[in-house]
Amino acid sequence: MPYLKREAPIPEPTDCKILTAALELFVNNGFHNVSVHEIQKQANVSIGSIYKHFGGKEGIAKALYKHILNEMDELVDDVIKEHQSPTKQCEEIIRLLCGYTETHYDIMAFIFHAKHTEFVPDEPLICNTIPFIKIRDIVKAGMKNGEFRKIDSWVAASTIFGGVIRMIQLRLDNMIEEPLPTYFETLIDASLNGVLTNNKTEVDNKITAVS
Amino acid sequence: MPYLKREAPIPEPTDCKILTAALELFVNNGFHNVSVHEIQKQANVSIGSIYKHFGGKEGIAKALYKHILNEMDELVDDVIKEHQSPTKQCEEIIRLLCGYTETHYDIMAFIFHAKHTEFVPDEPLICNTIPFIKIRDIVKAGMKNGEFRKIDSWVAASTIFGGVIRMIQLRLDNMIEEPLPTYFETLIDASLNGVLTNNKTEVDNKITAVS
DNA sequence: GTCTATATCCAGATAGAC
DNA sequence: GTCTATCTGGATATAGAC
Repeated sequence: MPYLKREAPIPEPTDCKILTAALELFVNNGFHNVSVHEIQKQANVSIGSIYKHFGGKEGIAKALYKHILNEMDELVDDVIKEHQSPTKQCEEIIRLLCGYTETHYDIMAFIFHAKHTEFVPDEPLICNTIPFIKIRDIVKAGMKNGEFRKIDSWVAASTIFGGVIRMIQLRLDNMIEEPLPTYFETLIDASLNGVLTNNKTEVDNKITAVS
Repeated sequence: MPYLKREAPIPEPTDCKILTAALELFVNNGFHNVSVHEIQKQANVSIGSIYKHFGGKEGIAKALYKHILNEMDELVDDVIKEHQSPTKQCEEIIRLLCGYTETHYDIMAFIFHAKHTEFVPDEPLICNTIPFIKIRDIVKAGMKNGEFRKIDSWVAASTIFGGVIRMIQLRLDNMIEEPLPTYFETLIDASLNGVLTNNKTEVDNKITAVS
């Protein structure tokens, strides 16, 4: 028996094992379709440990929520530091989100593919968390300094980021086959400049030859 | 006792009472946080009836899902019939969605604010349902006839409709205080033309006088 | 077709040894 | 701090009278 113990590789701390297992189960099956017993089994810890560490399933979800949003916040901060113009900052955030969707499926699914109010009711809505507030502030800054048209800031933020978010969700749903970074350039372009050809009159005068 | 029965107004068919009650409870509390007993109580019918009619909670959700998507499909069809150009059709759909968010909160919340795979796993993803496929077809038609720039159709559809969808979700979350139709014009404009001022060089040359 | 009463099951949570 | 065994509540689902 002692041999087995010695054979064990770097013994991942219990906390981490639980969170990792839970995240995977949550995004694959949905919070409510996962039982504490399943988490316990997948994490190779006992039920007791789970309740000691997190107080229950909701506690795990809450911890995950905070942890992941913290990470997001750091990413946003980095972008803000490394780029000055709001336009560039938005671009970088969109690029990051595209990349993360490929490399951190679980995290993105947890953030963009779940209805958090149903299982962490007392946590702030995701759009009211620090990283997302910072993103809205970037948009406002962009309007203030003239890079963006001065329109309602909700509309502006929704337009700029609504496209990526939609793409992320479609990708997570396996509707889109190519990795998101493939679409990055056109996505950025479309999100920032719109889908219509730039000169409207040009379009209107065009012969609409297609049936 | 018989008096009570006579006093009852138009006796809504049981099916309908159940669906209405369930929809409201689902969108307010989330599917998994609602028990059949609650539905039964709110609908003023017996548990037996619910199981006879729908076979259980999932059955209700499935029926709702199909019913609502049918309605959506009819709406989209109307739009397609009444307007020829894809641009106009997109505009109309966005207008409709904005309006519905105010007048049919429950329906919009059920469609845009729930993770259906978690409770109606064998139904098609919402983006694979008929109305949404038709919407993507509109976008493709727009690219074909030159109204829209010829880019990947996922990107195009996401850009055009990602903005409204985001706005709808924010409105449902009570983040946006004004009714959505208020923002309609700017939203359309931004979704179709982008958030950057039309002429880029114009912006670049502008004095960025704001701090 | 509608109801009430009941059965069954399982998830969440705890107790207490180690 | 970690584990196993156990309790309890509540949800789904059914049976059978009316």
